[in-house]
Amino acid sequence: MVSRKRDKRASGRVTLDDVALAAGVSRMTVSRALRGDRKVAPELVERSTQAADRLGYVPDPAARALASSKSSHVAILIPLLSNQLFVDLLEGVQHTLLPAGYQTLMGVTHYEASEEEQLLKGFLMHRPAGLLVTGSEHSESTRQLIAKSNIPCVHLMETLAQDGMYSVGFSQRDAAHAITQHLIDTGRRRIAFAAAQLDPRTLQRAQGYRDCLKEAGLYDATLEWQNPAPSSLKVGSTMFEQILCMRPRVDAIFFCNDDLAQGGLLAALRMGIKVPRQVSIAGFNDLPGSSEFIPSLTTIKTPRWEIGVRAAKMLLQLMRDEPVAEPNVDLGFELLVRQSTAVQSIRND
Amino acid sequence: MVSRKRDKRASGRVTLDDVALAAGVSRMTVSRALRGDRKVAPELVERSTQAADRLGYVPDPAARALASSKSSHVAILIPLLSNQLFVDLLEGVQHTLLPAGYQTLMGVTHYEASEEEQLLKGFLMHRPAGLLVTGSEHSESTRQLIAKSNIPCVHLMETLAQDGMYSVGFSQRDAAHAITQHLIDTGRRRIAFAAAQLDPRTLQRAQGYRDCLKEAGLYDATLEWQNPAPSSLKVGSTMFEQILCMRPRVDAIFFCNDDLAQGGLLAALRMGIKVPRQVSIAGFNDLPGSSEFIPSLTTIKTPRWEIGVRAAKMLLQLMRDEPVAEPNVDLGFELLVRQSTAVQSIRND
DNA sequence: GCAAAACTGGATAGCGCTATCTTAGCGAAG
DNA sequence: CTTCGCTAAGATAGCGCTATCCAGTTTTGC
Repeated sequence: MVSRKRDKRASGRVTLDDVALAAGVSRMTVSRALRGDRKVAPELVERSTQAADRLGYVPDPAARALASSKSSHVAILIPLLSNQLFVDLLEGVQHTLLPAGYQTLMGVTHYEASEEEQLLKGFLMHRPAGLLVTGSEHSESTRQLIAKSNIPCVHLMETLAQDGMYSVGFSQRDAAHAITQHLIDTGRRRIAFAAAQLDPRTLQRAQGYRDCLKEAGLYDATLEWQNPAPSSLKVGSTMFEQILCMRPRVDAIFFCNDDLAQGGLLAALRMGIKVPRQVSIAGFNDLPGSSEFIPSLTTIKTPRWEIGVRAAKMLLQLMRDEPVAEPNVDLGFELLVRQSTAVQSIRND
Repeated sequence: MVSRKRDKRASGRVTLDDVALAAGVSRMTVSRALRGDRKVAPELVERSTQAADRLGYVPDPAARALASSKSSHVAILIPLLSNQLFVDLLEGVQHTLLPAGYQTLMGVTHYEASEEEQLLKGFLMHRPAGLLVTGSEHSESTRQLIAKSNIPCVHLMETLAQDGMYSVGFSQRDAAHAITQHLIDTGRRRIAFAAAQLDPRTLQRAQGYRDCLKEAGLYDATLEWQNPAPSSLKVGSTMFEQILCMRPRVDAIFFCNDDLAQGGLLAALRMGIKVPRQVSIAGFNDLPGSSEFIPSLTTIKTPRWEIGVRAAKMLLQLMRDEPVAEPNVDLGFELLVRQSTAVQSIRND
C-alpha cells in the first residue's frame, strides 16, 4: 500500500502520503510534481498541486534534508552587524534567498578567525546547500573546511579572479583610488589616510590610496594612520585630533569608513577646524547620516544590497547546478561628492 | 545486527552505528549516553563518548529533527537590523544560544505584519524548538500561529505581565518618564516630544512623556510630534527644524531614539541654535556615537544585550521543560546625563 | 517494421536518528 | 526460595521524505 500508518492520523501533520491519497497518485509522483525534478504529466501535476493546496501540505525540511542529504539552509558569515554595510548585504541576501525557499543561517565572526571556524563547523553539520562568506582571506583551516565540504560558496564584497571561485563585489582598491584622486583634483596635496578595523578590505583601500598618491608624486608614508581598533565614530574623532596635532599642515583626510569620517567631522567642529576650508574630509561606504552631517560627507557609495542580491542569485544557480555565466562580478561603486571636500580656495603649496 | 549497511562506508559520514560498533554497545545506548536523556551506566557513557570523540562523530540535526520532531533551531523575529538596538539584542541571543547547540533563524519584519506572518510561517515549518519575538503586539493571525504551534516563546524588549506569557525587557514608559522628569528637573518647561517609527515601544515612550508632563502640570499636546517614517538622522533633523519653526519657544526636545536626537543636534548646529543653552536635547537607547556628538547626548541606556542573553536563557529553560522562576523579567534602564541637557541658565518662564 | 533507447509512474529501500516496546538482570518482599 | 517489581540495555519501528530501481509504454533509428 501507499501509506504505512493511515490510522495514526492524530499527528495533525499533512504528509506527502495524504496528498498522494487525495490526488489518487503515488507519493513519488506528488514529490516529483511539487519539486518539478522530473517530468510528470501535466494533469498529474495539476492534481497533485491542487490536493497539496487543499490539504495545506507543507513539506518537512528535516525529512527532505535527511533523504536528500541537502538542506534548505544557506549559511552566511559576516564580520559584524554593527556596520550598516553588512546589514544591507544580509538584507539583500535574504531578500533573494527567502522567496527561493532557503533559510539563512547567519554567523557573526567579529573578525575572529577562530570564531569564523567555530561557526562554520556548526553550520556545516547542518549540511547547508550553500555558503556565503565575506572576503576571500580566511584561515587555512577555514579554507579547507569550505573546500572539503564541497558546498557551493560565493565570496562577498571583493573582486576575485581565481579559477573555480565565485565572488560578487567591487574593487576596494579602485574605489579608494578614485576618492583619493578626487581629493587631489580638488587641490589637496597633503592627504592623510586614516584607517581602523584593519581587515583585508581596509588594507586594499590603503593600497588604492597609496597607489594614487604615488602616481601623483604626493605620497608621504607619515600621513598613513592605521588603528587596529574597531571602526567607530569615537576612533574617528581621536584619529582626527591625532593627525591634526602631529601633522598640522595636512589638508585632507581620507577616512576608510564613514563612521570614522563622521567622528572626524565632529572632532573638527570641537577643535574649531573648518571643513573643508582648512581640511577636506572624505569617507567610505555612504552610511546613514553621512548626507546629513555638517558639512555633508563626500564618500564612496557601495552597492552592498546589490552585492547581496547578486551573490544570492549566483549561489542559487550553483545550488541548482546551473551554469554561471560570470563567476566574478564587479558591481562597481559611485563617488558621491558632497560639501566636506568642496573646493573653497586654491591653496598655495 | 546493530548496523544495517556497514559495507556502504563510502559516505564518509560517521553515524551513531559506527560509534556504537566502536564502543561495543548498541546504537541506542550511544544516543542516550551522548544526550544524557536517560540513565546509562557510567562506564558505557565513558566508552560511548570516547568512541564518538575518536571517530569525530557529529550528530545530524536533520535526522534528529525528523526522529524527534523537534529541531535545534530557534527562530527570532526582529523589526530591523539598521537600528543597533536589535543588533545588540541579536548578538546577546546568539551568544547564549550557540554554545547551547541551537542555531538561530533570524527574520527581519521591517515592522510589517504581513512580513512577520510570512517569516513566521516559514520558520514554523522548520519546527523550531523555540521562538523569540520582539514586543507583544502582533497581528491576530501571528498570535494564533504562535499559540497553535505550541512552541515556547519569549517576548523581547517590553515588560509584560500576562499569564502564561514570557518576556524580558524593561518599561519603555518608565524610561521615557524618567528622562522627561530629568528635563523638568533641569529647569525645562516647554518640552517637546519627537517620535518616528511609531511602533508599540515608541508609543509607550510617548505615554511616559505625557504622564510625566501631566503630573508636573506642563503637558501641552501641541508639543507632541509624531512622524510615521522610519527613524533616522535625517528625519530627526527635519523634525527639529519643524519644531523650532512652529514652536520657537520650546526649551527641550525629547527624541524617542538617539538617531533622531543626533539629527536634531546637527540641525541645531546648522541653524545656529545653542544646545543646551537654548534648547535641551535628549535621546533614547544610547546608540554608538551619541557620546561623541557635540554636545554629547543625554539619553537612556537600554540593556539590550542583556535582554538578549536573559531571554535566550529563559527560552533554554522552557525548551528543556525546566521551571522558569520569573516569567516576566524587567532589566531596567539607566539615565545617562550628558552635555545636551546640562543646566546652563535658569530660564525665566 | 522491429529492436533499442527514452520516458513515465510506482514500488522499494533507506537517510540517521529517537520513541517505545521488550527483555535480561537483580534486589526486595513475601 | 520464588515472585514481583524495577531498572537499564537492546531490538524494533518508524519520523517524512527522496534516490533508485523496475516495469510498462512510447518513441526513435535504420
